[in-house]
Amino acid sequence: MDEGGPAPRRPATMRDVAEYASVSPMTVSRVLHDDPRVSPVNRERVLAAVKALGYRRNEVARNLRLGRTSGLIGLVVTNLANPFYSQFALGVESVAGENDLKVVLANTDEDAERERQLVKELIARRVDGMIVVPAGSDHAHLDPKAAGSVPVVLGARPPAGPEIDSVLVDDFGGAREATAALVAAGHTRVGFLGLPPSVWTSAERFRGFCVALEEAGLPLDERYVRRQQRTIPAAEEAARDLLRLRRPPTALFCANSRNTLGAIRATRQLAPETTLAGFDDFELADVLGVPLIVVAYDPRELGRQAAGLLVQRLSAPADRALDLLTRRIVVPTKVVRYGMS
Amino acid sequence: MDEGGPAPRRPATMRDVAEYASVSPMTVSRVLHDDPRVSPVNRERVLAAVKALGYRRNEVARNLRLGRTSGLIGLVVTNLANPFYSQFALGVESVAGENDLKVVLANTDEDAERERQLVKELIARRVDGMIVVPAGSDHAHLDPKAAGSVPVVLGARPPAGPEIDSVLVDDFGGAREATAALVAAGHTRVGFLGLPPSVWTSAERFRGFCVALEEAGLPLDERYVRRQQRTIPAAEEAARDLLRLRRPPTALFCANSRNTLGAIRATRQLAPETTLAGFDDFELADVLGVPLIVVAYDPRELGRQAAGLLVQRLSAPADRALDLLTRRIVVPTKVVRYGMS
DNA sequence: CTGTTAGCGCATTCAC
DNA sequence: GTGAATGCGCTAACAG
Repeated sequence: MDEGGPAPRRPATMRDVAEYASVSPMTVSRVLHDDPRVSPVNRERVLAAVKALGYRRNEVARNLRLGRTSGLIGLVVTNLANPFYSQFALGVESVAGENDLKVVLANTDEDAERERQLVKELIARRVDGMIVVPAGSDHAHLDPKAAGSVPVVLGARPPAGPEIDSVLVDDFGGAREATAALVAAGHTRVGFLGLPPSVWTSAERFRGFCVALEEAGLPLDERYVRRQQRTIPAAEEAARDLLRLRRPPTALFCANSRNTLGAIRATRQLAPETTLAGFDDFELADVLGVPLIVVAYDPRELGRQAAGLLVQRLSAPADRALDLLTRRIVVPTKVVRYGMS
Repeated sequence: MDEGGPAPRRPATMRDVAEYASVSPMTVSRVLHDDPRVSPVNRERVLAAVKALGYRRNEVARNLRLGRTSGLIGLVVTNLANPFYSQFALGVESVAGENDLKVVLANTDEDAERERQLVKELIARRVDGMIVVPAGSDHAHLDPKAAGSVPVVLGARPPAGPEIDSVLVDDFGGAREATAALVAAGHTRVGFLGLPPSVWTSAERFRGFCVALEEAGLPLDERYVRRQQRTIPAAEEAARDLLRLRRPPTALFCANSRNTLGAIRATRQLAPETTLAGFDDFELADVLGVPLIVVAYDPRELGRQAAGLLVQRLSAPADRALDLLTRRIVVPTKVVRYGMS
């Protein structure tokens, strides 16, 4: 293959190539730019030197000289282990790639302080922009207008305070529609399992749940509401609690997939006839053999849209990029029914 | 918060800060380094200027000057939508973070040509090292000894040719053990569903499958072998084929999760009494109510180990880093039984 | 304690 | 066609 270049310990520079080819660095630079004003002879020599030395242009230095930024965008997510975020990341990466941008990945583990730190580092590295799924509720450090001036797009959760572009799921609408489907099926005692109210998405879904009940003229029974489960075991336990009530709910709405999975485990044992509805679709939902209503959406599309917004801002005239109107895109949801043949 | 700095359109430079504070750039640099040899007065002035201008040190220029590399490592995976790779990425990210490295993410979509392109770009960006899940079988472009000289660690698939560090799963052992469990349960007609033989992991798993049969004195019936399914529907179709044979297999070994999921769908309809075993654990395996043997392992640990190897090489003396012995780490697997109470 | 000089690798002037 | 000079933003190594 490569005919055994001297395996340079310190990557070859343009000067190295120039010396090897007995030309000036400038000529090398021109060849690398396909500048036509280079004699064929020299072009050949340079190309040969490049190959011999295994030279690769240093994009970092190049960008510094050009005053361009890094060609990098930061992607800060809360939990890459969650399929939602990995699909989201995939969407971001694909659109970024199409626009000749690379993605620097960072995981906050839902730690707001870590997020601040990571954002600072990314800015110092001169990322051209950032896509952030914010962990906390204070978004001041994400304000593009503040010091740093880096375009930011928020994913899945809306900005609190500063005007920042965002791409959201129709949490409210999806929850409302799924709950309405439960009610339409005749259920009057519907339980709710969700994350703590401090998590915006879950709060919105709870709001959708409440509105759907209200629209059906059903009361909201707080004994049927559990909003503290962050893990599958916790969700299972909470679901058990509800099912053990003297008048248990006949249906459960679960505000995220972890709660849905916990509820599935609980109902399977305690009350298999309970109808389940949940936010987030998941693999195997159709095979479970349990009647299940699911609020589905495309997390990858969410990522694509977020990257799209960012790219738009990046391609705006540099001095006006931050003056564009703040935009908010809401990705639709779709209610899917499984196992109710 | 930030008291309305002038929102600089072009990020402030050290010189801007120096002028604002009426000192030399050098003094600014020192303050930013916590160099004690700066008068408290000047330190205050600089700090004030930094805040007023929203200055952030340009790490790119800094690294260029220091001759350091980027502090970035490249992570090239084949399919981030696959939970395996997202967990893998998470493991890489966590260890990288602990070592003050950031991760540049790239997805090849199993396209070897795209991989070559991405690897080139990453090298041009002067990543300090790369972790790659190779898509093709030609790994010449990944050889650290070739031009480029960037340390590389391969994940999940071993190097073909060049000597490259790698972190692998015990594909052979896991498949052999799971198959043996099937045989021990009395099955004599065991089918195999897998990816094409060109995929190394799947080939290894097939090898484990074959050896287990051989060790049990069972013949390998090629009519029970299907090795072309890359998607869940294709796997389901292949499983149906096997189950429709006049003497169908009584158990199936599935070489990856997509084949397992397809097989579950097929058996559920056609032959619920079929015993299933599969490589890769997955969520809800316990809830399916189907007897299931699973080969489990920790993809996050795989990522951690890969990053660990890379970090080791990066911290070796620069001129000797490439001379270390090539290492290969094999992460163990564990056979788990579900629904066979 | 502080400033000046020089240069990391590259590319845009502007000369020849 | 080609090359020399200059500077991107930053910081070691020297002066002062």
